[in-house]
Amino acid sequence: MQKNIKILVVEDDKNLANNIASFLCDFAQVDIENDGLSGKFAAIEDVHDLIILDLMLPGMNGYDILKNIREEKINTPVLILTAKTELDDKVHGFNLGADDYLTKPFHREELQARVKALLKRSGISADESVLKLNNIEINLNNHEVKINNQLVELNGKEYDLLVYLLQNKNIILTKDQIFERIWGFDSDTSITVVEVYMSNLRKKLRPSKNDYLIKTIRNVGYICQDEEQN
Amino acid sequence: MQKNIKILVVEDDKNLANNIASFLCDFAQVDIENDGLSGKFAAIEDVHDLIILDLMLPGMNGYDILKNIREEKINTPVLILTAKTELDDKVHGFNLGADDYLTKPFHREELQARVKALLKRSGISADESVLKLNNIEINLNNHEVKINNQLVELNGKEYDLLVYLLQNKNIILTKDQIFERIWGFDSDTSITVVEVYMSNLRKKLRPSKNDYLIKTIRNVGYICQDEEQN
DNA sequence: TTCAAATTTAAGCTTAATTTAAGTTAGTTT
DNA sequence: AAACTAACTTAAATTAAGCTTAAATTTGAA
Repeated sequence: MQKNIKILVVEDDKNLANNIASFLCDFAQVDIENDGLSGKFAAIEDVHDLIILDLMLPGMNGYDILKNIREEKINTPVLILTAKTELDDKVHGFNLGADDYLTKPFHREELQARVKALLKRSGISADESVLKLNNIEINLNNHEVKINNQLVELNGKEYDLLVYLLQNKNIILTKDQIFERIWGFDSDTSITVVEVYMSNLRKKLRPSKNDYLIKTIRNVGYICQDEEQN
Repeated sequence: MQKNIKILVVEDDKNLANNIASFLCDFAQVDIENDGLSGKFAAIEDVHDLIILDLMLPGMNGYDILKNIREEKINTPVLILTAKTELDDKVHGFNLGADDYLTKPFHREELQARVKALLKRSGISADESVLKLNNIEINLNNHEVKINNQLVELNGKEYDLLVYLLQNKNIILTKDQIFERIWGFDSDTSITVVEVYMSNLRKKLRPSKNDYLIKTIRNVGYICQDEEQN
């Protein structure tokens, strides 16, 4: 199975970091950074589905990393994993935009469960491999896309794009984010491909009247929304 | 203030339930159920944005409630709040589809923070990302503007302007400040655009009788005020 | 190697946002 | 009340973002 899920672990204890990686690797690709600055850099430059963040780090502390990435409008779920057990630390972490907070020492199983819960809530699934929106269904295992139970043929990039949009439903994605995710931040193709692929994708969604689900927000980006949200 | 957020608390300790309600009520409407069966019933029959669920309950235990509501395809985020601190209980809870798990005794602030984090992740916002004034609501996540729950279409600069005004409600903003903020201090367009955009914005607010909210202060600037401030 | 499909580029088109300009209204000052 | 000024409104002109198409190029399977 292809791992569509990317998790960033920012943790200076290399043993622990490797440990975490080892028990998340069944269902996700794990990147590790061992100091604050490169952690922040990785979080901003690369697209991840989840970030596990230590607080006490050399270079830059976890709070500042979190603050920085939220200021950069990066919405990735963040789980703080730390030895700090004080209420104030927890509240501060959540206020800066964390999604969960787990204190060390912890059980492997609990971290795993919390990670999966966060991914699920963000529309990314570690277990079930079917993404749904309205009457669109994507099977992440066999890459089949069905609309009203009718198979729709998408090529590689069209598929990637639709998956990325659905994984971020109800959230605006900028052209740059989309480009970085699908083409890679170091790609030397022109960013206008994003428009071309949006157009192609919409054309294929049009016969089933689902093209409207991809909304353009001029000067900002694109968003895919649940029906009821309108 | 209108509360758009509804939280269901299923908890047999009536004191505790009322307590929880009292410190969530700043930003949400809280329903309380004191036994398992009516808890399950309320969860299925009524729409909530979040469910806080005790595990040990008369009538039906929390696990079964959770299992039931997920089988009914109800996707509402669930936070388990319980005295059970065992790892197995936590893992079981998450496996049944819980989104968070907090053990008693707990701090008011932590529950509050976790509730807000869950709401944020579900696209419902308890704070920052929804700006409100009177019956105007701006969702900063998807850039939707609603008046009396009715969608209003604003173009980019109109949106920026309204956001800036609401972010500074009850404060006078000078034309220069507005121009600098929306058009940029080095813009070479004429500052009279500010008046044009104020006019356009008011025109769009007029059908819902909200245009008066933007008040001109001659020779000084503009101000947006709360109803009761007048 | 060949061919088909996927990807990328380039160009023109469409739509909508933005800006300018000019006329109108309303408030201030004398 | 007249003259003056600030702010409002409207509509036309301009600009730009995004969409679409088709041709050119690349890739990869047979």
